Formats: sequence, structure tokens, C-alpha cells
Amino acid sequence: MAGKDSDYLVRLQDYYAKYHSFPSYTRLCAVLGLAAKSAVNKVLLRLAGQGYLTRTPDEVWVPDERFFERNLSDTPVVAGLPTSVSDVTADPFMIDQFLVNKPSRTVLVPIQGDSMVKAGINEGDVVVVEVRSTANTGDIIVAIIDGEFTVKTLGNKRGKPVLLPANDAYSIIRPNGSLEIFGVVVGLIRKYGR
Amino acid sequence: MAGKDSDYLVRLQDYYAKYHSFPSYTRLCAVLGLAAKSAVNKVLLRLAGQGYLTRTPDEVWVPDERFFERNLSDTPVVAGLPTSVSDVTADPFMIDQFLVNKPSRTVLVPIQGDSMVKAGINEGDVVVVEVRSTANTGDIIVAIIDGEFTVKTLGNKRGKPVLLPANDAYSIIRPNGSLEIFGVVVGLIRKYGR
DNA sequence: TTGACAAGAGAACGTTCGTTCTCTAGTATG
DNA sequence: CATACTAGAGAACGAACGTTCTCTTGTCAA
Repeated sequence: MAGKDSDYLVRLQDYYAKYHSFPSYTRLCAVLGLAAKSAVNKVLLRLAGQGYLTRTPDEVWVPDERFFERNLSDTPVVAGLPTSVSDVTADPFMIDQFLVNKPSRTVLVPIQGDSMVKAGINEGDVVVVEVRSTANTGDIIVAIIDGEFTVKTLGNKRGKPVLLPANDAYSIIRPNGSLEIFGVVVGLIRKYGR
Repeated sequence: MAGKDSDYLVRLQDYYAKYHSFPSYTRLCAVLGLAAKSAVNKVLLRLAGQGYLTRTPDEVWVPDERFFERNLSDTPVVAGLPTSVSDVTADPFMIDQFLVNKPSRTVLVPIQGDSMVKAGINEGDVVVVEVRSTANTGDIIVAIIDGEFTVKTLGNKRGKPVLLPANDAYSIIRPNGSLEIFGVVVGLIRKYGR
């Protein structure tokens, strides 16, 4: 990316992190430090070409997938040696938008028990569940078994759906009746300490 | 909240989750199912009065804090038997604020490698890191070893700090010089699918 | 030195925007 | 039945919008 464009992107990201919205071209002139709306337009088009921005069906500019990358540190742990903390500013205030796609059908459910530890789901974690009645094999789902909620991986044995725990101490569940799916786990959040 | 307003709010939330932006009044007519822009205006003012929306200094509508409230189920998965989604208490729960206490000192760091799988930290997860130079034994920290970032549990052997992986395939790291702490892991985010 | 290219400035233009005002229908209160 | 209140419809208006075109400047390569 051209040197200046990454600066423009950062300014956009900072603005968006603050207001959760893009301003008009006129305001963007001030935000980006440009004098002409036409220059702003060109910047946006360039950033869009690189997957940082896109437009709604109504031609309104909105952030695209890559736009949120910066909220994640550009320097993955293990490798790389950032020179200072200031390399990774930008308020991380878009976790919610990162995890939730359908607010009206999304529910947060605390996890009890250790039947999924090997999948990295610990007791006390909170899973983000999208409520719906269908799922694909391999999805981690919230199922209703004998009137009880349970989180398991949806598997398939001889054409019949089964529930796979991720803990050797538990065994596969083969629903005798039909399998009732409450929702699909689309995310997970965990808090350490207190 | 008035019966209809909560429906309007849900429509707004779904739209925003999809496009990360609010449409114009004209588009909002369609989104909310109203015929007149003036009606839209009244809805927005009502929602703003309840803390769901607010405006930028430039008078543009943007989501306010409560806009990102999520439903937290009061009955943990595995046990309990709620009969329907509506059993989920509308316990206001904000993911961002749950995980991030000090925005200006918090950084999101993607995880590379599997050295912490037994602690439920998988490759591809994102850890929420509070940047600071001190930590307690037992904390999961981001340390800088030989100029490289690494996530490990902070341990203690004979009075000297050590880094404990959570994977039998890795061995304890005993820093020969001083141990440089980048920050403490205070949370974790994972996204499934995609 | 010249030519090509890219970033940005500046201005003009038709469109769409959000606001505001009036009006109607429904509902609850008395 | 009368009154008051609310949600929403509808229309009108000036301001702000995004687009587009031309022009300037700087840079780099031939």
C-alpha cells in the first residue's frame, strides 16, 4: 500500500472506532487532512480496491473485512518485534461487531462443565450462539437432549446425527428421537482474573 | 420500552450488524417499515432518549452504548431446561466492556502456534492483552523473549520467573537475562466458521 | 528535457438529505 | 361523548451531499 494511504486508513479507523460511523466527504477532508472532496473520493476508491472499504447496495461507504484487521495487533505473537506499544494503538472497541452478525438471533450462554475442554471451551467461558434449527456436520452446536441444553460438536454416524464431546471422559451421544438444535456456536469469549 | 420501539431497535441492530453503518432516513423507512421520514425521525429520537442511539458532533446518528447490549442467558448450558429463547433473560451484557477495562492500554493479539492449547488457547484465537510490565505468578502473559512475542503462563522456579507452556510438546522457558513482560492476558475471543 | 503518470486542488451540478410543519387515525382518560 | 395524547403520514424546503470534470504539482523514467 502506498505510504500515505496507510496513514489515511489509520485516520479512518480511529474515526470509526470513536463514532462507529463514517462522516461525509466534507468531514473526511478534515479527518484525512485533505482539502478537496475529489481527493477524498480517490482515497476511498483506492482503499476499497484493497479490501478495506466497500459500499452498501445504496452506495454508502462502509468498512470491509480488512478494515477491522488493525484492531487486532498487526504483530502476531511469537514472531515480530514491535518497537513500541504505540505501534498498536486504536481502541479495541469492535469485538462485538467482530463476533455478532445477527443481533436479533444471537444469545450469550455461559458454559458449565468440562465436556468440551479439548476444543478449547472451558467452564466459565461464554459462547456466542446464533439461534437456529439447522447446522452442518462439524459445527459446534447447542442441542436440546432430554429437555437439557448441551454444547457439543455435531457429528454423523451412519447417516444419523450424533453429538461429539471433546473430552475423553465423556461418550458420544446418539439421540434416540430426533435431534433438536437450539443454535450454533459462532464465537466464544473468556475473561481472565476478575 | 414501547412494544413497537423494541422491534424498531432490532431492525436497526440487524441492519447495523450487516453493514456497520446506518442508512439515510429514506432507507430507514424501508428498514423500519415506515412510510414517512418524519416517523423515522421520531423513532430515532425515542431510541436516543433511552440510550440506544446518539449523534456525533456533526449531528449524524450513531449507535450509543446500549445499542450493543446482548442477551445473556441466566441458565448455563448443560444443565437447566429453558423451553424457548424468550427464557433468556434480557440481562444487558456488553462484550466490549466485559473484556476491556482500560481501552487505551488494551491490545488485541492474534495467537499463532499451539503452545497453550491445554489452557484452551488455540491457534487463531485472539487474546485481549492489557499492556503493563508487571504480572503475578499464575497470570497468562505476553512476554518478549529474544525480541519475540510469546504467550505463556508466568511461573516461578526457585524464586526466578519462568514461562510455562500449556502443551506437553513444549518445555519450560527459563529466561537467562531479565524477563520482559509486554502485557497480561485478560481475555480471549474466538470466532467460529468463515 | 521531455513525457507519462499519480495525487491532490478546486469548482460546478443535480440529487438527496434531514428537518419541520400540518394533518389523520387510534387509543386511553375522564 | 369529549378531550388529550401518541404514532405515523405526507409535503415542502434549504442545506449538504457525492460525483465529475478540469487543472496544478511533483515524481520518475526515458
